Amino acid sequence: MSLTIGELSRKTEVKIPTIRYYEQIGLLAEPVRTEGQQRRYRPEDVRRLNFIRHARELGFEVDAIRQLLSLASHPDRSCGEAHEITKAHLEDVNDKIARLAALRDELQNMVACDNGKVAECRIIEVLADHDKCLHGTH
Amino acid sequence: MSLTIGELSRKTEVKIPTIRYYEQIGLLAEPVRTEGQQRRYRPEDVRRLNFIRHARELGFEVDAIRQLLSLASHPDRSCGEAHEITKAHLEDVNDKIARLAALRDELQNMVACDNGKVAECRIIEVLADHDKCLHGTH
DNA sequence: CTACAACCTCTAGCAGTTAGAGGTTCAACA
DNA sequence: TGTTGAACCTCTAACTGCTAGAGGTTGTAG
Repeated sequence: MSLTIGELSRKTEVKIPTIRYYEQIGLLAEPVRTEGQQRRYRPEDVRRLNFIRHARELGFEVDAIRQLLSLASHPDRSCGEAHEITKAHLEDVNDKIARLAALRDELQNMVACDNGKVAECRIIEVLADHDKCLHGTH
Repeated sequence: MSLTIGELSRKTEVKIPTIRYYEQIGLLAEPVRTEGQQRRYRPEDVRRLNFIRHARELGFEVDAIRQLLSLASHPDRSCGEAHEITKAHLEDVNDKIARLAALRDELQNMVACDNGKVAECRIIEVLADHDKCLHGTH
């Protein structure tokens, strides 16, 4: 009961070239092949690829995922390392949120321009002159 | 009173290779050159590059900036287009914030794991199985 | 007039994919 | 069993937005 790359792609919603790319960079193990060199995947490859896709969606970098994967395949090791990776990532995310919130305020402020001429347009003004920003932090 | 590329770089905090890159992709006009082919910039190039840098910091894509720049140089046109670009961008940012907030909750949930063995580790579990997520939205 | 920092071009690399071109294989149906 | 055609294969190159080096030239201060 093996899957073609197309079936794997449909099950995981990861595009085919991406699956081959993951294999190439060693995130996915090389699958068995048919006589004609076509890839055949086992059900557990679906799980592994889901793991990868999910981690990517959560913003983990490929390197972090590699570490997490190797941890996941050694269930008797301490998870302190995964903990560290995740904590670092959480800080990152909080940071990103703060910066985006500032940006949102900025853009809202800019959008307040009500379609006059460019000469009086807040958007152009703000972009041309940093000092017109609400926040000085970027 | 012209500036070298290094001086322009220092004034705008845009790295030298990036300035040359912007010239190459047509965001910055080709400056005049000395006999020996070195670039010499005018004060207005500082303004233009500041505009670009600022827009980039606000997360605008190069294509959007190109449009904004052409608008900025026609002060008697309506700014409706700039308005549209900015609004689309704002929606994007709001979207990202929402997804990151969900991600933050997820990670916080994961970090609650207190360093047992991998076999019982929430982090590995959550990544391996999407259904364990707090949110079903990603 | 010489030393040397700063410039030049060109190429290649990064992450993380994605999109072709040009050719082969698998499986269903007649 | 033969034939179609969708799906597969590899390889290369593009994408975004830079950044880094190699190897060579120019400008300017002392």
